[in-house]
Amino acid sequence: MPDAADPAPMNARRKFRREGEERRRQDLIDATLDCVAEYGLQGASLRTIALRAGVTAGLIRHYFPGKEELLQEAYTALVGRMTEQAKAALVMEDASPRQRLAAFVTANLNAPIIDQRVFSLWATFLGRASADPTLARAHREGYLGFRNEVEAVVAEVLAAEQRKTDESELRHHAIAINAIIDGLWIEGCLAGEMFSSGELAAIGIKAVEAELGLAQERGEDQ
Amino acid sequence: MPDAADPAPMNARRKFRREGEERRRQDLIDATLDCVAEYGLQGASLRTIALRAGVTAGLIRHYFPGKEELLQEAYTALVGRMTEQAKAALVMEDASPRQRLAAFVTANLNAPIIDQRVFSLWATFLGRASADPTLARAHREGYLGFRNEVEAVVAEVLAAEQRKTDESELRHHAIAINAIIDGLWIEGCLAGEMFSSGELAAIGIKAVEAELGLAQERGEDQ
DNA sequence: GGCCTTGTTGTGCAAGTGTATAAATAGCCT
DNA sequence: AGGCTATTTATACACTTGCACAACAAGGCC
Repeated sequence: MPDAADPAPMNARRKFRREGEERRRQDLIDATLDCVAEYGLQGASLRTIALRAGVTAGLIRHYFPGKEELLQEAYTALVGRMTEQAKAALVMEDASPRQRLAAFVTANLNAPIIDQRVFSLWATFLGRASADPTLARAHREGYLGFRNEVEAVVAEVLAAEQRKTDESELRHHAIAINAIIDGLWIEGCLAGEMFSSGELAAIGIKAVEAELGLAQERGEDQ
Repeated sequence: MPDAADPAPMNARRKFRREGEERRRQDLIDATLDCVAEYGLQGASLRTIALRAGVTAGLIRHYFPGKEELLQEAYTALVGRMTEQAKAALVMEDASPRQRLAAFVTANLNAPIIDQRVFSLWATFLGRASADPTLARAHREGYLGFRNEVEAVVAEVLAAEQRKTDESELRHHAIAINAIIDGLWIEGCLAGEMFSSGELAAIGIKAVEAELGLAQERGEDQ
């Protein structure tokens, strides 16, 4: 066997394709989130991330000043996607405010928002928020955005019921409802198999309606 | 200046005291929690932990098989302290069930249970729970213990109000109330300065009583 | 086709990691 | 007081980490 004209030289430099900046940054951010979800912040090394993204480690420094900035951008992207998904459940034309609120709760307590991987990411990053102002700010913005959406729907619901409520009361309702959704979301993510399908959403809707003092709706087959 | 008879030889071996096993393990676990809270899992190296505990790194291996076991024991200890503190708020003699429930909510939504450091630890470890069965088990045990306590008080409250409730309904109440407390706890830990003193507890009590369908109690000065 | 820009690779480095193990000494027992 | 033992220190080691930088080649432009 003559080894002349070897088509795969041993010390061949790796082939690569040039990608657009936006695409590469997204890929790197996605790879970062994957690694953090699977191995935690400690296991998410630049080399692991690069491997996941299909590039070599050095390239990361071409798009991000350092690892910290990459992580911060990844978290910002995560928070953005989470709140975006949650809010998407609110855009329902021709539905009563109460129906929209119920749909909102249901959407937030089922897949894909109830998700172990996302919870893992959420918790991992939030654990560093008290030490990293950038993470803290990213979280707070997402949180307040979410709560404001809740407050808006609650206002609509109460208006439709012709109940007047002052600003402070409205804020309290929003805080409580936000807490109910968050708390149930955590339980669902951590121990989803403990609850039957739709159970969390049912608990959530009942709790939210009780908080707002809405009379129980009768089931259609009761 | 003659340097003869130096009382502090340059290459002196560090002085140390022998401590009881229990004491050393506790110190190491506490140091571990401190480091994780401050620097995260990545920043909590054996050397950092040892420094915090006032010993050298090698000693850790004398008490723990490896770093992983140390972290697991630290998390178990944390969960134990958290649930212990929370349950402590329930031991009130001569108080009505409803008062005990309110006191329970209040205790869980104020210092020392509302605490940034504890939250940071909770989130950091929980972020790894989906990948580490030992952490997951430690969490689940603490969570179920907590929820069972809630369920017991709820049963007492409803019994005192002479309301009969089946098992499933009781469980749902416990899940919802647990979610309310968890959700508000998180908000308080992450953004304590957004709420005035006692505000979270007030929101929590109202939400919990609404969930149970208890008539609003009139304020004493109203 | 050939050049030039720049996205991409590969290598190197100093610092830090967890673990293993030998050497030392603190403090109890007699 | 003096030895014994187990706690503690100190050092070594192989490995990983984030970062810096030089070499390279992909693909647009003329």
